[in-house]
Amino acid sequence: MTRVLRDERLRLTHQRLEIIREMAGTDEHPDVERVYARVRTRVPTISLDTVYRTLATLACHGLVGRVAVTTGPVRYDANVARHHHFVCTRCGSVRDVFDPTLDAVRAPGSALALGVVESVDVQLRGACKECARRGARE
Amino acid sequence: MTRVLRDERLRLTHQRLEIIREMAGTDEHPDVERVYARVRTRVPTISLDTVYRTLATLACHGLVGRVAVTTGPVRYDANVARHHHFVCTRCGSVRDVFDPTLDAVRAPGSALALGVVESVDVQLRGACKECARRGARE
DNA sequence: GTTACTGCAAACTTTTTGCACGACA
DNA sequence: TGTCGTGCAAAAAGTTTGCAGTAAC
Repeated sequence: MTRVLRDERLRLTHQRLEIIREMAGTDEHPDVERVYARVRTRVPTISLDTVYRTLATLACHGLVGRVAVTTGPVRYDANVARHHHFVCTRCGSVRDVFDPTLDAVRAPGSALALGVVESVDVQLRGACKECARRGARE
Repeated sequence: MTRVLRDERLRLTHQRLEIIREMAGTDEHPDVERVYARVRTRVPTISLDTVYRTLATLACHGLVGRVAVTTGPVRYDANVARHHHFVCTRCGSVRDVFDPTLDAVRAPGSALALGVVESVDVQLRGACKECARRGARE
């Protein structure tokens, strides 16, 4: 992990390593504020803009992904391998979906008229387990 | 069109009708600021927050859609029928994609573990015609 | 005549930026 | 030691909200 950072000529600062550790240890898709809150328990002096800048830097070097699945704050994704997303339209939670069938979806020929397609992402929208249960109870 | 508004018990104000006309006349996916700029040429006294509120109201009643395909400002989509999107990762433009093959994509069984899937949206990401041409020239 | 909508202003949230100090290589 | 990264503060976007007046029904 630190090797990758070195290869990208990024300095291994205390703050940076803790942000990376935080991202690597979650399968949520946290926004900056959430990462900040979590990292702060271990590095109380860290500032919010360091988290903003660090995540932007990591995304720029392809070490984390930015996901645009909901309105509101930008969310980051520790997983940069090919995958899809399940988005809860009630609470806004986002979960990774790994599925070869979805990976097999190809851009249709008609898309050629629009431009060059480089990736295909499938978004499943609906109600997550908790929200579905809560909805049924009412 | 006005019938739909009446059915939803929304008042047919001058500003509202012009915002709707603007949305109906474009296949872009404009953000609030852009709609404001365009409508203002016809209704110079309209305010930005009226556009914010009106688009939120229309989205709430299902007359327009909100698309979460890029980071940054929220974009609205005049088309509420089933369709997919092509997103240019260079300039951020968004275009509609209509394709029965993509419509046929179903949520995989593994998604059942996450919750109830209500819709499946496919996002094609890449470079639009103009950006691809510009990129090739360099 | 009611009620909902608009415009204005101010507040709030999210994100970016300038600068000086401190830490990594 | 030189440069990059951090923290602080202020500013810039983007969005929401309270209120009084206006327009639609």
